[in-house]
Amino acid sequence: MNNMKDRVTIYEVAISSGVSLATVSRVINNNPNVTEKTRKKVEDTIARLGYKPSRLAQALATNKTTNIGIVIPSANYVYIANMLNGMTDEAKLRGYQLTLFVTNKSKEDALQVVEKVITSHVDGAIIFDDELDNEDINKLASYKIPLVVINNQVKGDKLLSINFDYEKKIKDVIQQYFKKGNKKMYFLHLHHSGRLLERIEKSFIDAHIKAGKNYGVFSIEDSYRQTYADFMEIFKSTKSGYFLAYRDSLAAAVINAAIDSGLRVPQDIEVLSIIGTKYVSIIRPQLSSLHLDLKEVGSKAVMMLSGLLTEEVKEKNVEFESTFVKRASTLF
Amino acid sequence: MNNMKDRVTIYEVAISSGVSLATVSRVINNNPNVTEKTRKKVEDTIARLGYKPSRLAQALATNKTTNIGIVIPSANYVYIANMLNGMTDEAKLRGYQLTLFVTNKSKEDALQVVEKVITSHVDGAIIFDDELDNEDINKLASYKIPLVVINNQVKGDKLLSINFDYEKKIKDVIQQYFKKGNKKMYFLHLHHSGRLLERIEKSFIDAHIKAGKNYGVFSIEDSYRQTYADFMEIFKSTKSGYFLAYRDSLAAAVINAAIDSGLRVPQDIEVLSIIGTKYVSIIRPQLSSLHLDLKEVGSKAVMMLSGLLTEEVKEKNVEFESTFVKRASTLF
DNA sequence: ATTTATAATGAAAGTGTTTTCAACCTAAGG
DNA sequence: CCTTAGGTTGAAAACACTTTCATTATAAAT
Repeated sequence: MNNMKDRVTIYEVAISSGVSLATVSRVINNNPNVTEKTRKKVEDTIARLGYKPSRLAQALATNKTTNIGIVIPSANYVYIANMLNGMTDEAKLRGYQLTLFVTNKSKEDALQVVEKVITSHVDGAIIFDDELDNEDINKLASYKIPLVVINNQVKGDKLLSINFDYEKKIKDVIQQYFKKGNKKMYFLHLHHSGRLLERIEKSFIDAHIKAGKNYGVFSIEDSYRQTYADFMEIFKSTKSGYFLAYRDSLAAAVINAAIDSGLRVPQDIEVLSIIGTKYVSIIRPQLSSLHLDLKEVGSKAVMMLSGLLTEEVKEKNVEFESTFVKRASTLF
Repeated sequence: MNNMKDRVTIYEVAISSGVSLATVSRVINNNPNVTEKTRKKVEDTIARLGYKPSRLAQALATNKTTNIGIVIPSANYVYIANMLNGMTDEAKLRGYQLTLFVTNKSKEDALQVVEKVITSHVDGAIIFDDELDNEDINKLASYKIPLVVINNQVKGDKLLSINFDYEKKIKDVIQQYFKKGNKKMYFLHLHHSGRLLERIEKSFIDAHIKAGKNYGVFSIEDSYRQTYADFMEIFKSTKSGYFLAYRDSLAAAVINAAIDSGLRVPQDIEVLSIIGTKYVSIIRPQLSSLHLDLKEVGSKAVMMLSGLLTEEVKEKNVEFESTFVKRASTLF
């Protein structure tokens, strides 16, 4: 491989086409103040030398990197992958690159991430992570980093936010159920689940207290295998109930354990998945769930951030409505 | 919010602590040639001013960004999410950031991605994408971008590679099946699936030809819903068979369609998922699959690239062995 | 042909670091 | 007390661009 390219710089292009750096820069950036003739000349030598501007140097000079930071707890969740998918599409459309910052659900990592985001010179960041609290997010804001925050109840004047209506919707679903159903409801509490789930849980409990109903909470691990094992145990004594699970995989664990324990779904055991992904229809019986187009959320987040970066903010806070989709794992 | 921070530069730190830029730089970079006394002095004013070095400027000066590019077809697949997960962990450990480049399974986008990777000044890149061909990858290599290429049969002296043994393993599985089973085997061919799947398909066909056996190929869309619909149709006439599907979701579509058509799995219909993810055990009957620890692959890729960047290459090509895991969707 | 307005161009400074090389200082050795 | 070697420091160039402002070229108007 002898055609190794040493990076060609703007300087060489300038020399080789007999113009100044400034002119080459203008050509690269489509500045109209260049004659057709010299533009052609410069473009020719750019093509000939295979010159590509260094985004690094451009970034340093303009203080814009066209990079946006994405803060997430992990790349491993399906719903986050869905959101990332929307983000990458929209980012490509608008000429941004995404760089990933994961907190691994650890406060220590989260603090590190904050530092990294600050020193990374991203043009802005999208935060979908409960691990960052008010202080962390305001620290980012204080470094003038434009921010879109998803589902994290922070206050702050500068930042845009996207929220889901899960809390409200869960309340609705429960109240509807009270009218028709009569099973005792159980909430699946996850260790280290983050504040979103906690708010949903609170909403669940409130709805029951308000209606004077009895409820239960099971505290489980965020693991299909473990939850399946737990429920094989639970279903030895509990023979009926309506279970609210955060993720499809956990809901599936409950369903599979119920069936393997000889219980019927949904006649004996009803299960609702709160964050429904495409797996809701693969699991049998198919999972009733709250549906939210997370890909849409991802692209919306990038759109909003992009607006913030170009000073065309249209909406400061948007709420995404989830819809309850009844499938086969619940009666109503 | 009045505590807005204007970025403080190394220059201000130098002035404020009465030393030169060079000395401050030395302190930042833990260069030993600094007296304890002046180091302390500088560190104090760094803390006082809240100075954080600009990674951009550092990158320009050192020609190192600590960014590595990840080229993937999409962030939306579970097995890619798994791999990303391994990458983010390992990258964090080694102080790299990941920036995402997605090709969306489009040749046009792939060419754009190549350009972007070149101009992005990543320290290196990991490519897990069939859309990039020999030419694309060698173009990247010619720009002296250190590369780790996963499952893409490119040749090239400079690049490290990781490969899976799917082709061989599929052949094994088929040959084993010939000994005990007697169903006709079908391969699920995906439109626009990439070269990895094509190689697997070839391996499937070769095994049959070699054994003088009859086989079938169904061409399907990469969509659970569509595949389910297709197979509801297919199972009107086909009442038996062994089906090899690329992904869990497609295997699940076959299984669900079979069951909904009144066929028994695995007695009538057997299904093997080639890329098994965690969903293999959620689907009922549980999916037999080839297992590969994709998170491990992801971290290995980062390790290898990191080695390449620090001139400590240990292995140039590594092959990951998948293991056939028999679950309930096949008889053997 | 001369002036004037305007468009095109270039010189140079700025972006925030690292790094080389020369200068300086200090302590050890004679 | 002087020399020397070695460790500390700083000045300045380098990294690859953009941008401002002054200058020059061009076209239009007189």
